[in-house]
Amino acid sequence: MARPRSFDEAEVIRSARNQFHRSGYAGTSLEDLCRVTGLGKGSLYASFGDKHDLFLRAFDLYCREVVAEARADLNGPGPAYPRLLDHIRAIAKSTVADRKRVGCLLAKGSAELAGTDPEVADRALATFVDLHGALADSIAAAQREGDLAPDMNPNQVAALILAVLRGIEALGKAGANAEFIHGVAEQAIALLPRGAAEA
Amino acid sequence: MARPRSFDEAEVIRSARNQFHRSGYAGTSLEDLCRVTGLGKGSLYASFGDKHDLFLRAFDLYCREVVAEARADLNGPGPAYPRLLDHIRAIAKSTVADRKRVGCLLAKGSAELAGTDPEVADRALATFVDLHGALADSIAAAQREGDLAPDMNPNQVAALILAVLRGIEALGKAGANAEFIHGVAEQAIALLPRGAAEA
DNA sequence: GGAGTTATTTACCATTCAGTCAAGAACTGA
DNA sequence: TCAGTTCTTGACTGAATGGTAAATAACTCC
Repeated sequence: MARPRSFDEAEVIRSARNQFHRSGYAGTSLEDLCRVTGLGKGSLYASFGDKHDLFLRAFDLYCREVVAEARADLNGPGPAYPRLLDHIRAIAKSTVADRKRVGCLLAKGSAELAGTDPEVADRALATFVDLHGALADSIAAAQREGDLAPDMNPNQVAALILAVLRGIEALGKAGANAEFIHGVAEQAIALLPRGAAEA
Repeated sequence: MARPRSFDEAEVIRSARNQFHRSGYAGTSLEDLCRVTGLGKGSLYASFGDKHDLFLRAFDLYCREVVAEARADLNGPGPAYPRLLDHIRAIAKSTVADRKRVGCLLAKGSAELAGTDPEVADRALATFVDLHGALADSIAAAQREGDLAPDMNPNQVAALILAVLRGIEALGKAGANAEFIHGVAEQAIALLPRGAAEA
């Protein structure tokens, strides 16, 4: 009955997310967003609201993807312990591979805005809670399977590993070299007390 | 021979640093800087160069202070091991105490700018190298004193602890609660293998 | 081929931005 | 007192900012 949209909404959000990811919130102008999305200001406003609304959509998309990736890494089929190790190493590897130092939008967005923007802060915190849950599930499974010491509190160990992973991200963004980053990952793995089934 | 300055240079840098700390680089305008420093634009430009130059000065000041604090915590007189523990707990405590979620300018600045601004990236990396050195010295001392297991590589353990500390900072900025943050610190401490002299 | 509805374009607005400049104020040494 | 020097002030610039609105284009149903 009416003129159809000429763009794919998900793709626009994705383009906007990439731009925010590169330049941050304050560092991204509406013109930047128009350029990367191919939309005019009018369409952008009619479809997504203002810059802040669009950022929240993009940030939310990123957070959901990060959690989904972590869950896929950690909570899939098979033994939990090697999955956990692979996940830790994968984070280190992708941090090292990020030569342009784009880093993680979750880290960048919450560094820039969490102090002043409650919506961003809430979303970031919820994402960390989800990531923590995925890690805790993985650790509890590894304990049941005898690969990790059963006397540890899985929630506390998950919190520690989450902190290590966020630290890897922060150090990588500052330019720490590959050896250093991989060393952090391996040292964290080495210090996790093994269980009865250890090789 | 000439009109004297009406301001204290160090204090201006400190005010500017606080403003950048609150609002980030792109989020801070020259008018903001004039307001918090009390200087007019002309004076600001004549004395410190442009906004970017002033940011670098402020960032540099912050980095030097952070390293000096860490060195004071870690490398002072007395046994190294309890100093190390106190330092880790102090970081957790100050993160929890930061209710306004200002966080760390080193983290905020490098998240915002390290990907696009080589000067900021270099300064951030150098700061992390210094922090790592302070931690490695502390760990090596604790090993010599018999409080930490002598078979660990102090550089790798220092890298891990640095990552944990940066992770604490990142999680704190997103609003993780006190229990969670302190739990990370205590779990990290608990997993550090003790040496022959352990109680 | 309208009528009705939604999307897009484009010109536009007030405001704010980083940065400049000229005029004058404050000080010292002579 | 005044010449010389440095510092401060505040008005100014052109560009860019986020956001709006009116005109127009594209589509479907009747």
